[in-house]
Amino acid sequence: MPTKKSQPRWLGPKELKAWRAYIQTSRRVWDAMESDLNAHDLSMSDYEILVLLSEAPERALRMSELAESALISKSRLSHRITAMERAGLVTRKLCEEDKRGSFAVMTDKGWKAIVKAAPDHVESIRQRFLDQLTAQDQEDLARIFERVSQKLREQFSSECGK
Amino acid sequence: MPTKKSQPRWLGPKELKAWRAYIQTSRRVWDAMESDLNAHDLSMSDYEILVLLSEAPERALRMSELAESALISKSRLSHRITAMERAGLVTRKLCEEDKRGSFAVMTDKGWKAIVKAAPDHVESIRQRFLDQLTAQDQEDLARIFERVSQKLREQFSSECGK
DNA sequence: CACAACTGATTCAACTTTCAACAACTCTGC
DNA sequence: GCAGAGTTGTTGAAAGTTGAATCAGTTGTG
Repeated sequence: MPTKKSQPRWLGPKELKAWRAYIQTSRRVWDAMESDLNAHDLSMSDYEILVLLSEAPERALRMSELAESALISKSRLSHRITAMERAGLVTRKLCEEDKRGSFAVMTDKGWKAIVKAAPDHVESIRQRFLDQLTAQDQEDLARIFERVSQKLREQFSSECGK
Repeated sequence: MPTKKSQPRWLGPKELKAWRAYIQTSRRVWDAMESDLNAHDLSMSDYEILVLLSEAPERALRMSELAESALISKSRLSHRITAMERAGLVTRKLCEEDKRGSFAVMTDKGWKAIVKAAPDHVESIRQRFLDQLTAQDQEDLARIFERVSQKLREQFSSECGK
C-alpha cells in the first residue's frame, strides 16, 4: 500500500518505542499461547476454527465463511479441515442449495476437544496477557484496536474493492 | 503453562472485547504489513533479520544471537539464512574464536535491499497502525506492552530455567 | 589430561502454508 | 437456454517451519 515518493517520515523515539513494544510483545504473546495450546494438540488457528464452529447453528459453517472469520485463506482452511477431519474433530458435508459449496461440521469429538481445552486457554489468555492490564487498560486497548481494525477494513476495501 | 484445577475464570464482556479486538487486529496488522513488504520480496522476518544485521558491528551477528533477537528458532534462522544467501542478501562466515560458530553477514546487496525497503516499511507502519493512535495512545501502548513483555520473560524463565 | 556434559549450528523428516491451476457449479444478460 | 463471467472449494507442487537428531567443537571436573 505505501505510495509515497517524498521524504520518508521516519519514526520518532516515542513512535519507535510504541511500535517495537507492540510488535515484539504481540509475537511473544502469540507464541506463548500457541505453545500453551499444544498441550491439547491444537494450534491457535485450529482453536479458532473450533470456536467458530461451536458458536454456529448446527455447529456447521460454509467453508468460505469459516475461512473469512478465521482470517485464513480458503486453501489453507481446506488443508486444515482435511487434517482435522483425519483427527476426527470435524467432518465435511455437501451443501444442497449450492452444489459447489460444502460445510465444515464439528463432530462430538471436536466439541469435547474444545470443552477440554477452553479452561486452559482462558487461563492462558489471562496469564499471558489480560492479567497484566488494568480495567482502564482493557478499555483503552479495545478502543485503540477497534479503531485500527476499522481503518484496516477501509484500506482493504479501497485497495481491493478498488 | 496454565496449571489450574479450579473453576475456570471465564472472560467477562469487557475482557473478551479487549482480547478479541487485540488478537484479531494484531493478525490483520501483521498480514497487511507482510503484504506491503512483499512488494520488496521480503517477509517481516527477513526484514527484521536485515535490520538487526544492519545495526550490528561489521553488519555481522552470530547465528544464535540473531535467532534470539529475531524471535525465531535456530533451525528456522538457518533455513532462512540459506534462502537469503541464495538471494544474495547475506553470507555466512565461520567464527575464528569458536569454531562451532558462524556469523551471518549482510552483503552490500542486502544493505541496498533494506535501504530501499525501509521508507515504504515505515510508511506501512504508520498507515497500518501508528497513524490511528494519538500521542497518548502511543504512551499507553508502550507502557502496557512493556509490562506484558516483562511478565512473559519472567514466566519464561520460571518455566524453562528450571 | 581424559572424558563427560554442554553448546552452536545444521540437517532430516514430518508437517503446514502458499500459490496457481482446476473442476464444478451458479448467475447474468441477451 | 446459453455463452461468458464469477464463485466455491479442492488439489498438487513448491516453499517454509518445526522439533528431534546429529555433528563438531568447547568447557568443566576429577
